[in-house]
Amino acid sequence: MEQTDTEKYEPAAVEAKWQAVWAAEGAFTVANPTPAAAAADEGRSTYVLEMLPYPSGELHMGHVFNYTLGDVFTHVRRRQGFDVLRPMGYDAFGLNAENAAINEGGHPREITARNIEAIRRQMQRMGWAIDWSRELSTAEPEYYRWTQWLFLRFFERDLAYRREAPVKWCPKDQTVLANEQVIDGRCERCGTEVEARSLTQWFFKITDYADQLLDEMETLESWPDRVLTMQRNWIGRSEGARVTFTVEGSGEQLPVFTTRPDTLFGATFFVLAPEHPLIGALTAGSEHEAEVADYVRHTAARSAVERETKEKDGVFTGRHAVNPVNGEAIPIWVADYVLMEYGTGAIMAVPAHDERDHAFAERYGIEIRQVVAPAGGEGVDSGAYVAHTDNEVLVNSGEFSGLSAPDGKRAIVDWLAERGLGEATIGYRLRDWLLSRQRYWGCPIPVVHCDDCGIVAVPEDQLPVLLPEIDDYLPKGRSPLAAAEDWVATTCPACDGPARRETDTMDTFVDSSWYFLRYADARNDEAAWNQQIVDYWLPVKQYIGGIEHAVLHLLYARFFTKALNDMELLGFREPFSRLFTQGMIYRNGAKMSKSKGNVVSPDEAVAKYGADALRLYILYMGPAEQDKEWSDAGIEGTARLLDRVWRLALEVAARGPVDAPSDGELVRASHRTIARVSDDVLRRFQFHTPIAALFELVNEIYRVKDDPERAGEVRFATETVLSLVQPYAPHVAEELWSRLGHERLWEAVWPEADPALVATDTVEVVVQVNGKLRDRLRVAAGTPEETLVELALASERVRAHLDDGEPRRTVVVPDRLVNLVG
RNA sequence: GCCGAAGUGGCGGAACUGGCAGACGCUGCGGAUUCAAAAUCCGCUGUCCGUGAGGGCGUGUGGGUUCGAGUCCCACCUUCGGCACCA
Repeated sequence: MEQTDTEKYEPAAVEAKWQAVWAAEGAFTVANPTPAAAAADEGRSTYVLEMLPYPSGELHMGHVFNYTLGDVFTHVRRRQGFDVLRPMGYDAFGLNAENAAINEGGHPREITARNIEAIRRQMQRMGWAIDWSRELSTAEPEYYRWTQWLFLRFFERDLAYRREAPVKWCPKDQTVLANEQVIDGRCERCGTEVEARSLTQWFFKITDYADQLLDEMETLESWPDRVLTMQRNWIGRSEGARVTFTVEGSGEQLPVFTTRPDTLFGATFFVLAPEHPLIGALTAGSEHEAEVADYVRHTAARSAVERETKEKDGVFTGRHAVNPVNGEAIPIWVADYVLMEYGTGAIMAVPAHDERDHAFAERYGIEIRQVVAPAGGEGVDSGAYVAHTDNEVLVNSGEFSGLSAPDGKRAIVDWLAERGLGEATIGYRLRDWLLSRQRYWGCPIPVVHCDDCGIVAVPEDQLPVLLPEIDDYLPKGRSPLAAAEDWVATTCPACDGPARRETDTMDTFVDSSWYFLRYADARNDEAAWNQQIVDYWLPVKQYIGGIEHAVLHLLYARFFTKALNDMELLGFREPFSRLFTQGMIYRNGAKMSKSKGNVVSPDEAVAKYGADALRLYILYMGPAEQDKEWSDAGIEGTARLLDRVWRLALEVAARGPVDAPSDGELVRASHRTIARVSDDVLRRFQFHTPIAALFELVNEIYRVKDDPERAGEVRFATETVLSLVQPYAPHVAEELWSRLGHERLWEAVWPEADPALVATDTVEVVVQVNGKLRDRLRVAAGTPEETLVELALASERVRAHLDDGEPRRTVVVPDRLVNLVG
């Protein structure tokens, strides 16, 4: 290269210049279709979405990764001619802002607004191709008005309801949590061990959709298996039977759920959960009453973790339950290894075939009776625990003895069903979604409580129910809204009598369960959305976000979409056709966090290397779905690449225009790179290998760029580099594109590889002897097999390894390899 | 315990359909340029033996299938993630 002073690459200036151009033009804004276009829907629309950020503090590298990934995909799709909807917003309600307000003073609204402003500035500084005209914040009345409207749609169909139930309570955050927000017995947000409480709370009836949430997974185009597995585990469907036992003496019915009705003859005791409502009545006035009550009290005081880890214990109630299949009366115990929330809160205990029941029976000396045995195997070993195997028959089971376990299951259930004593049924692990929270910074639940009319929905024309101004956000175990007496006291919309507003707010996951719908019609102030428009854009064609939402947001959003489809508000049943879950960014082996002091701020990296180099590096680090380790040295590699491209393009520009030749080594290398980049991004959804391909092409250009005979090829290859790097590094690509005399690369058609030029005319064929590499041949592509074998046999090196004479066998893969087997 | 994913140089990783293991980047080493340095450019960089040409070994471990295995099969080890008194 000439040693003249070439203009230095200054990322900050280049990036500011093009960001201003794109902002002024609204370059990435897409219009909604006219009704006619929406009806025709010609498939030119596509929706690329990343999970919206929670505006606590600033963006971190995880965000940079997530949104850059979506950005590359967006650019490529746009340049392929698609109308790409790529919006952005903020999940603005929630405890972070509220806790910050408590700790630092100020209003959560102001803190949130400040954070949103900082994040928006960072996003614009990264140069992401976002349609800013659809920006939304879930904490704005223009948005939460419709969250409330949707809540009322669920309420009027009994999909939102209030009841008293055992719930998980976080003593630190002073609020209840959904089951999905409890991880290993701890609060998902703050890590505090949760407590059990019995409270009246609002729930969404997500359990009504358990089967659909499972079955309709089939209709998804592409979701990671692990996410589907996690959802399947979470829903926890298991087939079994409901069997009715009766209390001896009183005849009261005690239904149980079991997945092993074939073991019914082996039930030797019966267990109630300590929370079971019948316990009081069963023991009242008996000598066991005090002991049982004492046990129940102790259980209530135990933490969930303690309850799970201690040895199994329980107390006898003094009463017996009658087994419907054999009329046998078995003792009823109370034990905390039985959970009130699952099944019926009562179990038939079969110690020979259930490990937990076995442990319990051993401890209390209860009979252990084997009722299934391996077919044709050993006899009956009284007292042992017999694990389930594939090929079993019933024993000691009256008329059912001798049947295989599956047949026995069916026969016993049929026998029970005929007599009204039981039926086949299905159990789920999934519980209803607890949506109410005893905190300030959330969406108010739009109902009032009236002494005469009960719970009454706030009429639509009175929405939104605005969050009142209060002075004290401190959580007190009840909603801080309750202190706003002027706001709480209202009139009943039904009878005009005095009424009180609901003071709980909604879980922020309610806000994020429909934001992707609102983006499609974000400025509609007459409805949550126009269905025709939403149906035009959705379902989301490519959704990108973290795996941590596998059973939270991703399950809730699916539930909302199905329920809204049943309400005929949407024309589809799954919100996200394709899902990609990206890995997390680590540094020094740990997740970046302020407390560990290992945070690299995107702002620092941008200031030092520019947004383009950061965008390239964050995607070059490794496979997008894997966790990755940040390296300061690594980003210098991509910064260097851009610097090389910069100097190359300026040099090419200085030489003036030259026509591209129709063929040549660099032309072919360019076409191969086009093919690789397109295939990786579009078919494989792989973003790091295209960058390696670009490195290779740039290296190749550098090797020959000073050859005057190759000027045309060099120019073509350089322009190809700019075109292909544009989705990754849009600013510098755009600048150099204009220096080369072109315009508007962000709108240029995505290049297509010419298959004729992708193929090479000469190939290297590997020669192996007994599978070991011994020589390489450079031959014309398509050289016939016999010729290849002849050439291979002519090789000195090959002959040296073919001990003597001819190979016994030859294997030829045309254009690739010859293997001579001696 | 159950379910799932992953183990490749000093490091991040590539190898898509069973066919050249280690592309590309980082690090390190050497050279050019420079008064000198930075930057830049060129080269080398799995490991062992060998002055060299060359050869042996090598994708968590052990076996298997195959002309040929990082890739397929069986068993095991390790790490990570999810679920877990769910009857």
